Amino acid sequence: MRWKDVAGIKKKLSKDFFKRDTIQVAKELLGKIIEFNGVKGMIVETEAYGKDEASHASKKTERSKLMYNTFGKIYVYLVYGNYYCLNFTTEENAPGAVLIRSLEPLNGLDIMKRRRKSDDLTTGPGKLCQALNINLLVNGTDINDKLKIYDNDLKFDIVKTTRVGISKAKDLKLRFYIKGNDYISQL
DNA sequence: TACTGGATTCACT
DNA sequence: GTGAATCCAGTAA
Repeated sequence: MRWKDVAGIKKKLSKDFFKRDTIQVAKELLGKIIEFNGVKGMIVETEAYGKDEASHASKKTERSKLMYNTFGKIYVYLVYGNYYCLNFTTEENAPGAVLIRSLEPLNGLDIMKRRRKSDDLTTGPGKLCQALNINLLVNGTDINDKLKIYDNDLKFDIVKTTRVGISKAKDLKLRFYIKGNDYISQL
């Protein structure tokens, strides 16, 4: 399969996909395709957040309650006053979410370049939200409502898993990566 | 009501 | 490698 074919996949990911264990969801989201207003990218880096000190879910607040009450919903928040981060809530009976850290751009590259004012489009959580024009307007909405996620039958090997310490918090987060360009050239 | 600091990015050295 | 930008959620009072 060529990467152009991947961009054309129309099989939507079911909400139940997010009902499961956060780490499992974070792993399996790799290779899935996000579309927002016609702009598309393949997920190549994710980060799993459960109920721990490094996560918003460490305390149930107005902002983080989405992580407690829901799965398969979009959780967007502002960091450092400048950038949004895109997450999907997970697990039916426990708080959790998966942060999307990096995408491989597939469609709408010109639009992304214009929004980013750069050729570095989606290689960070803040960057990809800027490229896709994701903001608080989609916070709390169901997946496949405004923002769509497409499934595929492709199997990806996780090329790297890192445990990441978050500043003051002692807890470590799990990040998962697949190779973007290398994989796309092999499809 | 006021203060603190952050799941980031970018410019500059 | 370092520091600034920027603003809102969370917390303390």
